[in-house]
Formats: sequence, structure tokens, C-alpha cells
Amino acid sequence: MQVSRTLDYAVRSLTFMGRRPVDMLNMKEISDSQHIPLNYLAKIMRRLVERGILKSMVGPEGGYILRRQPQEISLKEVYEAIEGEFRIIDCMDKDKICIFHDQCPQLPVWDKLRVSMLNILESTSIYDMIKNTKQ
Amino acid sequence: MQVSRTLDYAVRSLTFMGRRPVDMLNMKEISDSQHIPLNYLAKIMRRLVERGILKSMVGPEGGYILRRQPQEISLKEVYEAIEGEFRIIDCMDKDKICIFHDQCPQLPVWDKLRVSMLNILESTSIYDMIKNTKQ
DNA sequence: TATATTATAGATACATATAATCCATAATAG
DNA sequence: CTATTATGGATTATATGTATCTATAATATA
Repeated sequence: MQVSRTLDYAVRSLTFMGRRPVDMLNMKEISDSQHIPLNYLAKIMRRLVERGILKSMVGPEGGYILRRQPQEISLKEVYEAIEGEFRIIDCMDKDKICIFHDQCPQLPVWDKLRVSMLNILESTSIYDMIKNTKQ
Repeated sequence: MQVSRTLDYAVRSLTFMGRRPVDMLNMKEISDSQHIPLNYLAKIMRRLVERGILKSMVGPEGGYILRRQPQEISLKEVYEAIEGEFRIIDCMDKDKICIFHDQCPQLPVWDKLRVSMLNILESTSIYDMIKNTKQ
């Protein structure tokens, strides 16, 4: 029930980029300033590009830039880019069979929790992070 | 960001016990009916006993019984018995040092999420699980 | 008092997911 | 052309979660 380090890396990078929304930043700059292993960051960036959160350019002077305004990038999107669909417990996945599936006492509770979390993730953007520490 | 199988086992067991609040049930009965590996269940039960959620008795006719009414056992307590203090991200732990600690843009957001989750866990009891499927 | 039954305790093994590293390739600005 | 940058995928390492095993302590009851 914890935020993964990978998600933290992603949010950290996007917040950094969101502070300089017009600059094309390369991986090294992000990696160094945010203390994220370079090659690992590479994988993260790829997912954010695939998801349409970032634009990338290869070659000298290349790098990454936000495709949208920080206000338009929700935490939920970032979460999904990194972790896939937001689920809280595996039984919610219909293809795993559980003996209690039909009449599971827990599902309604976990689902309530899921929805509540999702609301917060959806209504929080990268811009909110930037606001939190103006520097 | 997932409910662990162990927590699921604990909730499952407590819900089962809550349906028969006057019976002393032994591990084997719980293990069999709830499909939980016996020896693994043993470790889970210990933590619930330590935490004051269950009472145990050793010897023939021994077993476990709820110490309190199902209404009086919150999901938060069960969570804490199994996983320890409810945290969502490690930086919230002050003894791990993070370069952004002083001015972390993420903390307020994760904390908001944490509080919201905690509210739900606190206001949900084992009794709510029992209600969900009367059988 | 002996015996069978049950929980307790901790060590160990196994599995899975997460995080990190490495290397080869493709694109492109200058 | 060449240096620089991202892309892609394979591999390794580490951590965490899950499960198993063995020995011990408590106790009801015969």
C-alpha cells in the first residue's frame, strides 16, 4: 500500500520539468538534478512519452518536454503510465478466480477506498506540486 | 499501492470469526474454510493476538476468539496489526533522508491521500464486512 | 499423571515484484 | 561525418511478500 519509488521518480521529474515548461531538457539534466539513476530514468521517460505526457527529441540538443501544461497532467495519468490501471486488490481483476468472488465481503470496502483515492489522484495535477514549493 | 494478500487473509479470518462470535475456533477450521496456508495463518493470528484483537487459548478445545465485538474492530487496526503504521511513502518517515525533505512538493499530496484513506479504514469495521454478505 | 491437542516462536526457503544496470541501435543537429 | 541524444530490450540485483518447517510450551481430559 505504498507509492513506489518509480512513481516518485516520475512525479519528481515532471515537477522539475513543469517549472521550466519551455525548455527541452535531456535525461542527464533530470537525472542529475533529481538524483535518479540515468538508465532507470530512461525507462520511465519512455512510458511517459508513450502515454502522451512528454514529447521527446533524439539527437544533439534533444531531450524531453511536457506535451501539455502542468495543470493538464493529473497524478492519475502519471500513475497509470507507470503502474498501469489503478487497482487496489487483485480480486477486482475478473480473470483471477477467488472462491469468494461472487459474495466477497471485502470488495465493496476496497472499492470505496479505490474510488476515493482515484478522486484525489484525478483532481491533483503536476501544477499542484509546483505550487507546493515555489523556489 | 495494493492490499497485500496477508491483509486479505487477516480480514477474511476476522470476518469468518465475526459471524460466530461466541465460538472458539482453531486455526485448522479457519485455515480450511478460508483457504489460507495453516502455518502462514499462524503468524497472522499471532499478530492479531498481540494487538489485542483476538484472544487465544492453547491446548485441546483451544483456539481463537474475538476479544471485542465486530463493530469495535476497525480495518485500520487490522491494517496496523499486519503492516505496521499506515504510511504511503517512505519519505514520511523522518529517519530516511531525502534531498527534498525540507521542501518536498509531493508530501502534502501524499499526505492528503493518506488521511483520506485512513478515514475510510477507521470508519470501516469487521461488522461492515459481515453485513456485506449475510449467508 | 500421561497423552493428545493446540498455540507459539523463530528459522529458513521460495517466489515475485521492484529497482537498477548494461549494451547495442536509431535518429539528428551541427 | 561525428558527436550526442533517445530507444529498446536483455540481464542482474535487491527487496519484499509469501510459505514452509521444526521445535517448544501450554492445557484439557482420560
